[in-house]
Amino acid sequence: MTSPSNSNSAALKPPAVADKYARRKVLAVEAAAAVFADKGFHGATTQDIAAAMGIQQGSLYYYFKSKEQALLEVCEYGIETYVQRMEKICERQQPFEAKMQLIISSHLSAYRHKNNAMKVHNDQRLYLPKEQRGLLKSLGSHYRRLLEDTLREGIAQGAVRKDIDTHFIAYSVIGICNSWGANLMRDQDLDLYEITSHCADLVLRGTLTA
Amino acid sequence: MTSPSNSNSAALKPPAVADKYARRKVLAVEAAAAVFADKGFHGATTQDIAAAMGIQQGSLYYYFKSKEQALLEVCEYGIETYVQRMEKICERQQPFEAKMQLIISSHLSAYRHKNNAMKVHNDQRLYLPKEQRGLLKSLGSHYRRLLEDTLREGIAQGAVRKDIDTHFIAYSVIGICNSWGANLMRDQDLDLYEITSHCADLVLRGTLTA
DNA sequence: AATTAAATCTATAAACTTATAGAAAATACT
DNA sequence: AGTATTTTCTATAAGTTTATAGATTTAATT
Repeated sequence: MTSPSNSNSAALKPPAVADKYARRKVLAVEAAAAVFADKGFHGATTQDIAAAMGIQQGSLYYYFKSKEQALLEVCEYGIETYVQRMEKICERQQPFEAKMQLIISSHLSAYRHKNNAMKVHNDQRLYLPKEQRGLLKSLGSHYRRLLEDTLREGIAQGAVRKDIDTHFIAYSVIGICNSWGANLMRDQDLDLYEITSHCADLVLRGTLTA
Repeated sequence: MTSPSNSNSAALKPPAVADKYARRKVLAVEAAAAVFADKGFHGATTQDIAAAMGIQQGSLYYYFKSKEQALLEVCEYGIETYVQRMEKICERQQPFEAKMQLIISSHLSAYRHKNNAMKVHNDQRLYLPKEQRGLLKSLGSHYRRLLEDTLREGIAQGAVRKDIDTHFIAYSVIGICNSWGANLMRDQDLDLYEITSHCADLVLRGTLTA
């Protein structure tokens, strides 16, 4: 009856046991991500999620204490690695243009690969009560700040126009990427590389003739 | 028991009667839009919608034959006027830059004003079965085609770079506007005019120094 | 004022959903 | 092999939700 998540002695347990649970838990989170991505939080049932991982509805509660908790974990899972990758990109010294390309590429390929959880984070996180969104919010803000810093760096380097609003541009870049990310997920035929370079080109050069 | 929507003789009825129903029906659609925008399609209950228009849950079925039908009507309502406005903008002969500004302004201010139904169209329409989305799809495609035409016009005028992909740019512009539109709805303090000009500037000129 | 039609109400059937408890099966440990 | 622990299963209570039927009220028409 006692689930490992309620026990604080994971370190004291034989590693095989803790590992098994951890591995299975990841599957649970991914199953939930797939179902939430497809049907939305309220449209999905715990039955759907359980079926997606091949267990009975009631057994799901061995991994999540509630459906809402499942949504929270999916969202956190969705945004975490995404932010980590951003940090890696930003800490390296690099010309602005290359950096922006990498940022966009990373964002879009995240959709292709970690797709479901990312999508759920973007589309469904607001269905969580505000009190539970603290971590998500701070990770999101962190991401945006890194992007703003990159833009300021670009201005300092003389690569970026001085009159842009970094906050605004950061939001916009995220917006474009999210909107193309959704397309990339819906239509697996779209070419990731092509979309990436188109996006970067728009953000960097706009549409007008020089 | 017979709802006016099941009758094809609206023209034969005294105008006062048909008008009353029509007026009330719009309120029903708007109530549904507000609730769907807030809670999502599956998260909303017919009880919520009825309460929003001040009637009992069961009475709602006088206006909609099902909850799904309500979603469909909200989505159609949300995108219709939006496309009409786009046509007006596009048919007038005008320099590219001004036109793009108008398009973005129209899109964003639609969010500010017809906000709920637009938002529901964007966020929730995929929960409708595909067979029911025919009209929505054709209106959406029409909108995108108008935008692509505008871009091609801009190329012909020499205002827009020849090497852009009009299809891609059209999608991107819509994506940026939708993403800012959601922000505009969430944060009423954001200045519509400011966002509009920032968006246009990004799309037209990008971020790099000239 | 009486009659007809429209709009809303009340009550409820039927189905579905979440979450829990306790039994059963599978796995690990001694 | 026998015991303890983890994982999954079954069954179900309690609550919610959609949609319908028929009664009731409100408004329009003759």
